[in-house]
Amino acid sequence: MVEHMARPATALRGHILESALRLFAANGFRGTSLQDIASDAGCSKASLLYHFANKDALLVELLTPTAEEITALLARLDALEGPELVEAAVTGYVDTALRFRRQMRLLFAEIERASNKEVLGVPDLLQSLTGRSPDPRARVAAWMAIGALFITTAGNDDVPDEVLRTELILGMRRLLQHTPT
Amino acid sequence: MVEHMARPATALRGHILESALRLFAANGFRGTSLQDIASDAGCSKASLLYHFANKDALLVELLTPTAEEITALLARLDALEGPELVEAAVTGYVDTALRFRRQMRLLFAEIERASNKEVLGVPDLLQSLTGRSPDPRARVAAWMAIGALFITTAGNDDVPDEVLRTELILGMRRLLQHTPT
DNA sequence: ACCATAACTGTCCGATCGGTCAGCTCTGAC
DNA sequence: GTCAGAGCTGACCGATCGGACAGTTATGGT
Repeated sequence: MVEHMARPATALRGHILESALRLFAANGFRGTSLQDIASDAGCSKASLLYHFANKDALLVELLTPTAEEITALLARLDALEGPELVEAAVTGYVDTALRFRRQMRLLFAEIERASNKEVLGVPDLLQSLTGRSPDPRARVAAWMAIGALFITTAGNDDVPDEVLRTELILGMRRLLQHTPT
Repeated sequence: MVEHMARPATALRGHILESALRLFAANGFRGTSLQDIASDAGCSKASLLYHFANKDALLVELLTPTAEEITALLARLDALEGPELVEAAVTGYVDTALRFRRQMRLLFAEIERASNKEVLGVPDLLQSLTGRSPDPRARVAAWMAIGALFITTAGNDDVPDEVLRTELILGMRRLLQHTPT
């Protein structure tokens, strides 16, 4: 009697996920067909649809770990406030983004689809970066910080992660430091 | 004998362009079908293809003015150097982005297609924002500034342009000011 | 030896895509 | 009046999309 396994234990399944992530990140979700992924993974389209119910399920499985990490980050930030909140939000989000660079690129390209809102807790993230300030100028700065992080992690594959991390944190701090009115 | 007219003088043509820009900005180029545009503009798909050779021609005509303005900006920046170059690049690019907000949103969503490079002179723009510095950290900061500008202008429809402009320029300055090693 | 099931595939399907084309209507020049 | 051409359309086309399904092969438990 085998243990219950929610997922088939095939190497192919992992290859499909890897191919899908690379192609989605390179050409976008809409710009990648199931046939493209299957060919890249070296199997038939039917085989792909044996392992994954449909194209959306593939996307969901690729993004779930990232979403969970961001959810955990938001939960951690919930207990903080003031400058510590902003600092923790900056470092936490930078680290997460660097750990899931290709997923970031994919998310970033598909933001439009969900009308720019409600994607992976972006509203909560905005609040953290502003230190929960209602000032519209602080919100604009927080938006800038998010955009800076997204674009920078999506490209710049040549820059080492450590340099990127240092510069991103520095930049976002500079972006979010308030000049008193 | 009528004067030579390169473009048919129809109100419908303008409506199609307007519908296309709005739908492209909202759902992306790939995510918008010719039928969608035609329905929105209140005509048939065949009529749309009477005014525009194909879907790409529609995109080109929508982006040409923006591209021309950026080209002109880059030409202006070519004569400058040092802090004046960076300052002029910041204000110039912010103003252009604010003047073509929906086009920015469209461009921003389609960046992936051209593999993040060669889009509307982004390389030259990067050089301007770094003050033509080869320092990789300066390049990262410039990338952050571009991302901040793109995302902020693409969303934030509720924030007045003046507030957005002020905050964008301030933020980009803060991002690009070098802290000596 | 037998068989249930996991793993996989070839083939087909309806929908939708961008684009073509013959033909319709209307209007202004002569 | 008539006629050329601008403006516009319905019908159609091949390609490609995501997905369904029956069927084949391999494998491990009994």
